[in-house]
Amino acid sequence: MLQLNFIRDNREETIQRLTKKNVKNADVLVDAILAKDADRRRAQVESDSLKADANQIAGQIGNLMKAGKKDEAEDFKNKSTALKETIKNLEATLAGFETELHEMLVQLPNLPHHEVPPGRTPEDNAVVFEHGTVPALYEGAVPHWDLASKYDLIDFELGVKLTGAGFPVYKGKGARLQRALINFFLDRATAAGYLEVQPPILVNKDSGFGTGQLPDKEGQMYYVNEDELYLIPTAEVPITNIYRDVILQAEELPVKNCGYTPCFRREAGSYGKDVRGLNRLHQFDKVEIVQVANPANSYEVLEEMRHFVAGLLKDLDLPFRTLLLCGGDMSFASAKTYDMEVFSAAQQRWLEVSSVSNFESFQSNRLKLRFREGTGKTQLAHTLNGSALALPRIVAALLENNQTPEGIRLPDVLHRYTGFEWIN
RNA sequence: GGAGAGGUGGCAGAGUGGUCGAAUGCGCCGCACUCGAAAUGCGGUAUACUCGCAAGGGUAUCGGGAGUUCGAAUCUCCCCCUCUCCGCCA
Repeated sequence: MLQLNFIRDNREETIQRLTKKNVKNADVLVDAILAKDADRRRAQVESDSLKADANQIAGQIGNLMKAGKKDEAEDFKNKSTALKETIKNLEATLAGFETELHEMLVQLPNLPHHEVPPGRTPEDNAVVFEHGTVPALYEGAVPHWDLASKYDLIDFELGVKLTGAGFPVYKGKGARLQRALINFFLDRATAAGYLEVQPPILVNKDSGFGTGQLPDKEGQMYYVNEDELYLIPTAEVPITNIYRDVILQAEELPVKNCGYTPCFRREAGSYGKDVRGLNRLHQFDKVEIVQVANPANSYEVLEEMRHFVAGLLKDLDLPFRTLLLCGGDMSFASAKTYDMEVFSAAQQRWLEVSSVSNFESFQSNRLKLRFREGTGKTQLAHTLNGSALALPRIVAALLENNQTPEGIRLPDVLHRYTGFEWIN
């Protein structure tokens, strides 16, 4: 959620930057918010001053009662009763303004950082880094879904029987590889100074709102009606919400947390070749890194996180590229996002495996996540997160890129985690 | 799931209808005393919105929400959470 003060003081800039993020009629939206804000403040000033009167009268009644002057108190009571009616109406109006203002404000996406390139589609994203070479596969090379069944690593049909499409069953070396990757990612994150946490994978509405999934992504999350809980689409939600309604000391920043969780996404509306095999699942595993940073250096933190993720991909010997997302392709809450894509040799396409973002104060404004320097005034912290990494497409690329006629050879860093070098 | 007790400021803890945003203690910050420290004394020490150039005002908040009342931390209702006992259970 954008800060109202900022919009108030920077109307032109807000409109211009929203437009860069592909918001249509940004000027109309912003002006409607400013008008509603003015309404709200007018109503509040009026309401506050009437309440002050009412409080004063109530105090006088108290004094008169104590002094035994019951008759005089009666007069004041009548006065107060009349005032109360006015206040009640005014408060209803004020509450209406506040609700409307909040609803409008919550619809606005975050403003893009000035380095974010303009554009509306993935074609407009800027490639800022490339690493590795695409392996030349042998004649009989096949996509990962064929390898998965050839070596009995993943059973997609069995998942359909148990749950439905998009819920695969990992078996044998396939299951072991999952566990190996999770441990490898967590060990690396811990070594980089992230505190490992194991959060709940169901969250309440407040948490969903805090990180921006609600109301924006309402229909994309699984919902447990009986208990009014959401299955998390990413560990970002519970981990970041640890710091909801928290005031940190500046010395505590940056806070670095990491965690493994399964992630659940309804992916309503997805179709076609994108969803084949491991490319898009309803349930998948991911290790997430989260930082709460001082606004003064949050962009250095973003670079640090991006390089950390790149290091993982290098260690896995996967060819990848880093994209700086354009305004139109960025997520709702982000100010600047790097996507990491690995090249899947058998599918001949890039697969997104990580997204690293700085949300600036967009989430912390909703979360009421603040920090204080010394005894000074509180200010909103910046939040950042990144996948480090999401498993399915990593597995897809590992299987496809490393396939040989003799089997699949796993990268060296994984051997101590898997206990085997070859899948054959 | 059932029964009971409870949820007050950074912490502990008082407050059961009226100048209570809230005693007191601890902690923390500042000042004084001191060569320095301790001890002591004095002052300060929540968050948000809002008015104001500022100084300084106003409003709201005692787990959350709704209500009764001229007036609610205090009374009523609903919800959440914690503890104790019973039941059930991976």
